[in-house]
Amino acid sequence: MRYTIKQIADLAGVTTRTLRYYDQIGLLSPPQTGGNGYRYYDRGSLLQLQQILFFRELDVPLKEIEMILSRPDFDLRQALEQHRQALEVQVAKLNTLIETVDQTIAAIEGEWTMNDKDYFEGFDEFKYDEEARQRWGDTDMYVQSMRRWKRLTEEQKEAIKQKGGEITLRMVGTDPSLKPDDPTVQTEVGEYFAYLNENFYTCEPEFLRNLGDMWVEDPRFAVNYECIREGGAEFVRQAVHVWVENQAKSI
Amino acid sequence: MRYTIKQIADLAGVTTRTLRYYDQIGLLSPPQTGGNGYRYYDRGSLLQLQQILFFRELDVPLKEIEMILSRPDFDLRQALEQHRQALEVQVAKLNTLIETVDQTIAAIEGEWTMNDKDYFEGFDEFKYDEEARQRWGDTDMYVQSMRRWKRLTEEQKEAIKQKGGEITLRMVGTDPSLKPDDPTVQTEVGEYFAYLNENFYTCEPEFLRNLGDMWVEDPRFAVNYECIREGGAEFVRQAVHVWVENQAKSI
DNA sequence: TATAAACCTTTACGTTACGTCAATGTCAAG
DNA sequence: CTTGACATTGACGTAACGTAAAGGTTTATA
Repeated sequence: MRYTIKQIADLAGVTTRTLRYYDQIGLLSPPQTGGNGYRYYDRGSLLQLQQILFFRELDVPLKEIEMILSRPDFDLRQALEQHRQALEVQVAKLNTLIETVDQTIAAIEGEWTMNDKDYFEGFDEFKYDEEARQRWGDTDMYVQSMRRWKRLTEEQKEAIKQKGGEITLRMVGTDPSLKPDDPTVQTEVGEYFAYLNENFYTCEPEFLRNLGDMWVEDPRFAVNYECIREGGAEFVRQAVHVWVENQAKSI
Repeated sequence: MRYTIKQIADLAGVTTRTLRYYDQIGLLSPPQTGGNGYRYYDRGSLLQLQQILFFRELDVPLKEIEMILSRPDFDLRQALEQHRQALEVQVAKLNTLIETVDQTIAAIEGEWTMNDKDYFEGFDEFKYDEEARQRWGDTDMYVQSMRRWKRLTEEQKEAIKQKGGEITLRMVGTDPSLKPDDPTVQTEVGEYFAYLNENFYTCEPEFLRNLGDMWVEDPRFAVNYECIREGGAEFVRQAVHVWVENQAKSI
């Protein structure tokens, strides 16, 4: 039985372009071609193609598929396990990313309390119903942070916000001659880290660096520090970087 | 302070090519250029660039980053949560892939027992130590399957293999006039599914379809069925597909 | 001050796995 | 014989740069 390119394509669920491309790169050439230049495939081609598509489904690049299938001593199971590991690495990376995003979201909320005083005004009426959870997301850290915040009285909230502002003020400093690695500044960074952990969420020192970067990168945070002193955001970032470095060393 | 392209690149940890590219696509243009054509950046450029890199780190495509940063009403938190969801979808996809790979690996082992009688010969001396686990992978399904298999006596193993062979034989059939959707054949497919679940691993009917496809796609499995009858592999695949369809309908 | 090292510029091709025309040739059916 | 479905090759486009190539500019040093 002889199949045209379209028949094979339809049987396998790919386009004819794909088949021509596979022919072009030598991954799957038709066993015979007519004098008219037509590609004629057979059932063996279909099996080969399905084999190719099986690996393609697993995100194996075509070059590797060619390597795999051209080697007669090819070990399918080993290849699969290798690929499985690659997939796990990807998952790990993505999970790290998700965590970063979560922490960033939480950090945004935390920081905004210092700037946007009205931010939590409607919070007391806030119900943890389905719609709300959908709207606010249900990341553990964030929910935890919000629950804790909600239990506080207005005075407590005000006190915390003020405390954050004070530390920030001392951290950025009023003396322009201070360098980011000055012990005075470094102490305040540590204070601020403790403040975050006490009042909002527990996080690793490493995360403080991301936070510091974000304060500089996002103008809405940067303005907090720029108000205190010109170049304040960049100053905080450098101070935070130094602090995180020292934390890492001291472990 | 005026920065050259290299200075900015080094400060941000990117190449100059990246900066020229960002200039080219209009994502980040230098605030001024000298008469010599040199690009001169400033500290604001650095902040913008870091903002861009922040999103790039999260795998947001540059076009979206441009959209995001150009809109003044841009909601960072909402964007992050949206992106978080996209990441979760990716993770889910990858996990499905991993599961498929695991099941495929397990299926290969299961099938090979019928063909390669010596495959499990060295298995009794097999120790579940660190090296072994690394070599064989530690997928739940596979380990579980192996543990169960290991507990069996030689006679039991032989009996199971033989039983698999018998069902397969009946499934492929000796009467060439039978169609894949013949009730006789369908009953045998059901038997084989039960056989798999009893003796190797529990799996969904849907997975049987993948399995059937693989038997055809991989010559080393296909040969099992081709030995019984020419076109046997394709026959089994069609029979399995019909069976899975019917299972899906009957739910 | 001459010269070399380092840095800058634009131009342009290569990467993956095809999608999408465009222009044209071939086959089967009515 | 026409029409429509299908075939061919060729070529450009995609995302985000890497990597030369060919040449101009700045800076440091001898």
